[in-house]
Amino acid sequence: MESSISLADRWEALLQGVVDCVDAAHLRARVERREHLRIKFGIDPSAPDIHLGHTVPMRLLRRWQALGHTPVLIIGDVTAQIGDPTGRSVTRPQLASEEVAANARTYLEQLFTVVDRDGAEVRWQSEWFGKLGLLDVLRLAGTATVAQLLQRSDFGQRMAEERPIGLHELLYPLLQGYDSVAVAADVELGGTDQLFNLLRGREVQRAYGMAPQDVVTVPLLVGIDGQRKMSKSLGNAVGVADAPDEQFGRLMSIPDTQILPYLELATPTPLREARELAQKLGSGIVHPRDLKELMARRVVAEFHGEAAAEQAAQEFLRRFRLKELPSEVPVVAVPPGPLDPRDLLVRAGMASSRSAGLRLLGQGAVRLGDHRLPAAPEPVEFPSGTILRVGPRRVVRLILSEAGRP
RNA sequence: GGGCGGGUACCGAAGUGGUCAAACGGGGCUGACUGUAAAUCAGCUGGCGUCGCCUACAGAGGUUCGAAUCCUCUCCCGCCCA
Repeated sequence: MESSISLADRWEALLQGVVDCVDAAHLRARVERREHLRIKFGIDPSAPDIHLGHTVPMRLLRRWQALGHTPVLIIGDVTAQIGDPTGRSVTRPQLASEEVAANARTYLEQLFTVVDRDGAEVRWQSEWFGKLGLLDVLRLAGTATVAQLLQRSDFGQRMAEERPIGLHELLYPLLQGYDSVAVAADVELGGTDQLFNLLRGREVQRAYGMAPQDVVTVPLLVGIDGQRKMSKSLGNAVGVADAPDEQFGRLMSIPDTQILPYLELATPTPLREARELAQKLGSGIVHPRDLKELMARRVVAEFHGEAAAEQAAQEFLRRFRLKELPSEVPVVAVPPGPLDPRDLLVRAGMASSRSAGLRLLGQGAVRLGDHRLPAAPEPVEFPSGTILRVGPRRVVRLILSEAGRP
């Protein structure tokens, strides 16, 4: 397939957006020989959902797949229980295996939103790790020295700060490397932060008498805070399974400096178009807000379809630019009769306590119907169906009902 | 086994007898502004019957008019030496 594409184009397509490639000359030679390559991509189901950051290497994998190579998806059901120490200053909590299994199921579904299911090979680490005995593990451990493993900057830093390093964490790169042996990987993809682990895979393969894989890294997507690497636990992630409105809103909140990186890394936008848009943005022909919206639409469209993306965009426009009511307002039942606004806020789920409610009132955050409630709490009465708003985002429709009585 | 350093609010981290519901930073929330749920600026960020009371600084006791701060024991964590 794709035989009409020239070798040079082929090579360019394979390496578009790639940061590092080891050994590039070796890999190129293989591509030119039209070899079918097994492209390994591993993912640890350590959280329930995949986020946009994961999709960056997945998208590259998709392109390789389109050129006839075989994606080998590794579900890190074993290493997820250890926790990848990459970029971590503290040991990660180890997860229970049931938790990991549950996560793995959703992961696979979500992986296939980007990677084509047909022709992809899915492998679970437990297939091979389940069979290893202690002696096998020790043999694997013997393929590296402590000094080599401590080379990693994360570990060096932790040592310097006298912070703990778990023995199992030290083993992590070796386990990941062993995956490459188990699936006979020709190439492994990962984010730039994975370079150490990926390179270690080469050494592990060598130790097991196998030709070392080539390694390809892609840029990391910065989180929506524009600062740190995207991560669910940092709360700066956009989940691929998040609702369209949620995705759109989160994407619209990224700093302007991240618009182009998101467009290039997190959407299927072709490189040429991305370059054009970058130029238009630079010269002021395109407004940053509009470009951000385009980016957000494309992301949402990929996971939920065009219609959902359009709707999410409309919804966003309506709520935050025109400051109108959202199309669907959740309903809360409250008892009829005069009500202390603090209790009202608590019942409506807008405040966690009366004190918190009082603070909101003091901040002028509470609007009932079209009145802003005063800072001093006075009992309020209102007809059924009245809208209660707190701040710019939270809205609820109040329905009077005896059922609302506690 | 020995030595040292620790366990403070959602997180990080100050505070070593009263003025501590606890500095500061992050996060979150709110207000202003805005193309934006961005940036910036400002405020808020334990609970309740709110000029007061209650709960809280690993746990349990104790000293004191008064303790996050001092003493005793316990639990947990880190580093170093063996």
